[in-house]
Amino acid sequence: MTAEMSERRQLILKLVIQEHIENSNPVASDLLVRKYGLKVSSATVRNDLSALEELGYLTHLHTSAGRVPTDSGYRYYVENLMDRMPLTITEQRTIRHQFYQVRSEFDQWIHLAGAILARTAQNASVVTLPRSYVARFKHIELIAIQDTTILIVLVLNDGNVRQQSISVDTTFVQEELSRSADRINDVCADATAYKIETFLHQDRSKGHSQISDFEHMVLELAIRSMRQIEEQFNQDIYSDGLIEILNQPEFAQVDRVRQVVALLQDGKELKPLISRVLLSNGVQVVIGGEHAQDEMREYSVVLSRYGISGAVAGVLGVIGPTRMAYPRTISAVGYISAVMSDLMGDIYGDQK
Amino acid sequence: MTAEMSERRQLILKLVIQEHIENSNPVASDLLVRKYGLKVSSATVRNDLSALEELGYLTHLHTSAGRVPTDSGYRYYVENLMDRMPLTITEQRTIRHQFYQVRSEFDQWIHLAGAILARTAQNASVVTLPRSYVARFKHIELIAIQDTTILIVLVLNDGNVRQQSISVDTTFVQEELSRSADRINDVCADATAYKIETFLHQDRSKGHSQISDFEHMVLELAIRSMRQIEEQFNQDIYSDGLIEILNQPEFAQVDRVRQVVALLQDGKELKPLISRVLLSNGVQVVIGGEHAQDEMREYSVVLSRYGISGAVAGVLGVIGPTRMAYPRTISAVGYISAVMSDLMGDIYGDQK
DNA sequence: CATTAGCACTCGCAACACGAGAGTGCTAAG
DNA sequence: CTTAGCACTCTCGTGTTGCGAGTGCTAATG
Repeated sequence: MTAEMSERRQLILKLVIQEHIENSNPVASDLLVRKYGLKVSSATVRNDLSALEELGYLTHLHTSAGRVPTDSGYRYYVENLMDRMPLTITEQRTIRHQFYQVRSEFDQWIHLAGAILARTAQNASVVTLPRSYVARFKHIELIAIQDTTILIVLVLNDGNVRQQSISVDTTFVQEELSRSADRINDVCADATAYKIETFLHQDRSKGHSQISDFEHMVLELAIRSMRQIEEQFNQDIYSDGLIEILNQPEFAQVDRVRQVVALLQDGKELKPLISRVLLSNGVQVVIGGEHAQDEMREYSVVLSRYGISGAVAGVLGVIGPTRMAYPRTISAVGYISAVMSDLMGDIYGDQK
Repeated sequence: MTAEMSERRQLILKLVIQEHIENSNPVASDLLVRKYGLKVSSATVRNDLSALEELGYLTHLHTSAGRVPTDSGYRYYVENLMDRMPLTITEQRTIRHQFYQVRSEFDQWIHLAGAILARTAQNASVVTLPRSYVARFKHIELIAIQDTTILIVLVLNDGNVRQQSISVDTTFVQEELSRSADRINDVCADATAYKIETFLHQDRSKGHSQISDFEHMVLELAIRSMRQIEEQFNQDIYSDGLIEILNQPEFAQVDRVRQVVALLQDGKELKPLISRVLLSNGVQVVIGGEHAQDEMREYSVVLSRYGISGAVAGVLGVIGPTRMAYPRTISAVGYISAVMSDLMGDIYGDQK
């Protein structure tokens, strides 16, 4: 049992992992010697390999197959061995430029982030919309679409816009509606759902109402919307890069494909992760078996929070097979979350 | 060459196709006799089968394999043999109910339609947003988010809402912005992009401007948005049901899966179809080799327009392998497009 | 002349065997 | 500790074979 980590063993572990990440097949002792010009023989490497296996960092599928990293091997690599690998200046510039071009349409941001992440990391990406921790009323707009149909556009402080239509009995002209909207906007500026509710309650109990029955109803709907948004808090996951992840050799069997499609589609397994990352700083990496859910045991995720700390925030990141180019993926996730945070700072103001 | 269509041959063709749709394997002569209790022997059936093959409705992969329908076989089936198969009353009720529950949030409609279609037809679904043929200005809203950041919410007559933020040099207070919005709304009510442009042009050439420079700028942006929307006219395809389609045995090989993922993701091949369906009535069926694009030769689509004729319209439908349950799929597409049209009628008004 | 029984023929497919190649693990020597 | 040498193991591609499914043809039948 000579199971300590010498310099050379660290190097060998690193090489095995990098080689395996690149080519996805098990790596053999003599390939390491040949390809990386090690100054020792393949037999020595074999000894080290079996020591690394004893330490739990590598496995074998069977005798006479090369070594493959285990989850803890990857973990050790990510913590101790991996070289940082920042995106090239050109890549960084390209990414910033792409965001710059859509800087004003922020519903495009998450699509762009998803597309760039997927392309850069060659895996699937996940992005959630930026949300406030508590929804605050910003503005409401009432628009007459038809005689008895009204479109309500509700804008929240995190830039979230909800539209919904209602049918009413009496006909309203646009002018009336605009006056109603003005009154509501006055009363509710920056209020939380709870505050609006309290106001409605008090208003009703008083003899003379500050607002009309109609306005009352609109506010009820607004409260419901706000509550809904708070419930779904960062639970709507946008994902991209299915094609990229399918090109990974791990998905050569169809059942594996079905698995990952299901995973990305309902995102049930991702939600707890996302909630955790929302409360953390920096890029988070969860590798294969470290996941709490069985369905995720074959996948790694690299996630990061983005946004303005304490105010609005979302999560973005990459999901792929445990065999993933961690250095590059971590850099990509880190960089893009920084760019997104900057952009949001520009719009919402940096302080707060 | 005894290649006419007797009664019995029609029946046999119908049975072959239905059997093949159900079980996806080639169907043999004696299976037809046994399973469907034909009053003739399997040898007779074989004769008919080879006649049907001569007519181009069936093929063989090789001698000693059962028969498989060709594209024209499916076409003949759809035109002449197929039994209509309406959704059950229960299904219809369930679908209506689900739409009823989200009737006021119409950005949910297409998601719901996509999900229901995919589940009902066990294939992938495609849905486009309802759009006007020509975008008309309905309402604009200007909201101060930060000192120098303004959120513009543009509502068009088809219910399309676009939001975008801009940075300005001078600070505006909300009151000013609201007055600006009022002025713009007055001037531009129901105008097309072209009309607004003309107005801006005239206004600029006159000595005394009706609107401020700032309002001018906002309108320029609005025009750009409207033009963008017109360009993308029904070109944004929402799709669902990837899991459903992957369960079809046709997608047992991964390259086939990649193909269909690519197809659904960029939707390039679907756009010409959608444009055509927008101008048509009723449910349209395009089968395999009938497609103009090579990439679609292995797939069939069942599409229908929905919306209010002459005003706002979109397209929805199903895409799957040529071996598809046409009767049920056609009914589902027809029914759901009818439900969606009804809903839109309720909101936008039936006439016009 | 349509229908049918009978049978030869074709083709795919699963099972099996075989050999080559890759890579390890062990041993004994440097 | 390192290394050369070699036996051993396991996978994978290839070739073979046999079986079952289903057709296509022929000749007989009402």
